[in-house]
Amino acid sequence: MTRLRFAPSPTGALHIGGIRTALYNFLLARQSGGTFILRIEDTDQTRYVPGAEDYIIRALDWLGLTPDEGPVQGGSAGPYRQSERTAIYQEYAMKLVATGKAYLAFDTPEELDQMRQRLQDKGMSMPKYDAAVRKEMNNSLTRSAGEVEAQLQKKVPYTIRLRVDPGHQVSIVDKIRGEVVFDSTELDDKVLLKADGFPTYHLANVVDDHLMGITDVIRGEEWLPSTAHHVLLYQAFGWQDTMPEFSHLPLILKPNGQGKLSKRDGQKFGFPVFPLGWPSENPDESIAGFDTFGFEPEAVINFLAFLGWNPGTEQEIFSIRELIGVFDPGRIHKSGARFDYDKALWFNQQYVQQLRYTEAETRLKHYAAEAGYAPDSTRLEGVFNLLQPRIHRLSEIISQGYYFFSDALHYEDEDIRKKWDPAVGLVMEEIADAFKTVVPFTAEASASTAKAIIQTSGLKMGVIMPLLRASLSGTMQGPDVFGIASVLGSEQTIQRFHLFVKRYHAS
RNA sequence: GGCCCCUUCGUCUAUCGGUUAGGACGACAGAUUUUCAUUCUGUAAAGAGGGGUUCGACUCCCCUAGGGGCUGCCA
Repeated sequence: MTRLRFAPSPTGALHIGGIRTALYNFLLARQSGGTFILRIEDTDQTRYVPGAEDYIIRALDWLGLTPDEGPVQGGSAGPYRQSERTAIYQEYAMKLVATGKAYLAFDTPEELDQMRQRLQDKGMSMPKYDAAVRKEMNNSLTRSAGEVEAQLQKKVPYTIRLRVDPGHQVSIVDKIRGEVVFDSTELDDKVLLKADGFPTYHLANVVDDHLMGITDVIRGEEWLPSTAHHVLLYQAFGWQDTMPEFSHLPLILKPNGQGKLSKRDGQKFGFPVFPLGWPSENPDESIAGFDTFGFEPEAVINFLAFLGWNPGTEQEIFSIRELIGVFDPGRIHKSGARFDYDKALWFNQQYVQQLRYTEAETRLKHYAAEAGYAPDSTRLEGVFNLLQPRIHRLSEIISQGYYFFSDALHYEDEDIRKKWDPAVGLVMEEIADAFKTVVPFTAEASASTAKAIIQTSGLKMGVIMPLLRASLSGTMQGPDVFGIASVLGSEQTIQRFHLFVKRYHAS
């Protein structure tokens, strides 16, 4: 039975790189009838952000990636928050010390800095705490048992470090990249347990994956180099036979290809990189999400699934259910993929076009309220039906269709004046008059009434139609004039005609 | 700097030794639309460079270049 986990660190909002990792884990768990686990890796007290865990859970729910086991659901392998498992890590770290696979290191941060400085002065660009330098440091390998005991008695803070023996090959097998070999001489003695008693990622991750029965580890490529340490750790514990299989995902890159996508990029490039928005009292700190941008969660899933993977066919639109069926981890790419917002918009458009009003109503009202409008359902449904084929994101119903919700029109004065002709004003008044008796006031009925009047007036369609549209919407581009009119209703339409004529009559 | 990973149109990608190198996004052009958007049709657009292996390389190997990741008592 496969068991997969998504193990984010609650240091802030989860960005889409993390979401894709969660998705692939979810997909593989589902298609193999396995279990999808959420584990919160909150072992760094200094980087803990309140609300981040809740954000992660809500984001996964929004996307349909709800875990089977986790802090909310519980499960037999819990607790699922690493901060609640510190005793476990301490116990396992001490086991390693007892077997000589790890050791106590009493070096202070200052001493470590001095060591690095000293080695840099000798021409070493990136010194590391390894087999060579640990000989000259203050640890249980260099000090006598008595000295170690004395420091322990004096409560000198210490870390526990993995003892990496130099001179041999550490081989890891990655399902995406094949075998990758590291020379243990290049590996440092990683800190396993920090002086504050919390584990580092490396210890906590290996211990938890083992204890939770994780069968496959799917994570970002940034973990590839430290996987060598993880393999060493599995061996040190004697768990090599049940070691999970590793798959290191290619990174999602910035749109310009300059490095991996980061949390700041949303602000920088003007599109969301987070699933959910994260409001803040300080507007500069609040972040936009795909949800606040009006995206469909299914579209985000679909788009993300295709960043670094494809089914090998030419079909691109897949529901999450279909993805579970066709997902093949063997087809995951090796190279990083740039985030392409235009393509994301296109995916979303495919989904928005399928929406029925009833599915969109709640969100539409939410977007409307945010913009300060409170349309009734009849009006909202009319606008939705009229504008839906034109939009890429649901929220555009409100932003593009603001003139259905407010009478404060932004007239494009300059363009309108260029087109304006006093004769148009006369005809508009005539149409307004005729509209009073058009019942029901449908798009078809208003169109035939107006067109008849325009024809007898001798005015060219190309002259009057843009102005009719501008009178109702303020702009000369947009949906069908009579479609707008029918949504507005005869009363409001007539009113806007009058206002328009009055506004431009003098010019 | 060291170690590791990667490299097909601008972007996401198909191709698993023999193809006119296919699709999608975007771009451009045309059609539809009185407008814009949508929709439809079409066009341009790619195997980083150099060596091998082979009857034959985008595909396998090596080198170079370029990109990326890691190099913390962060994850």
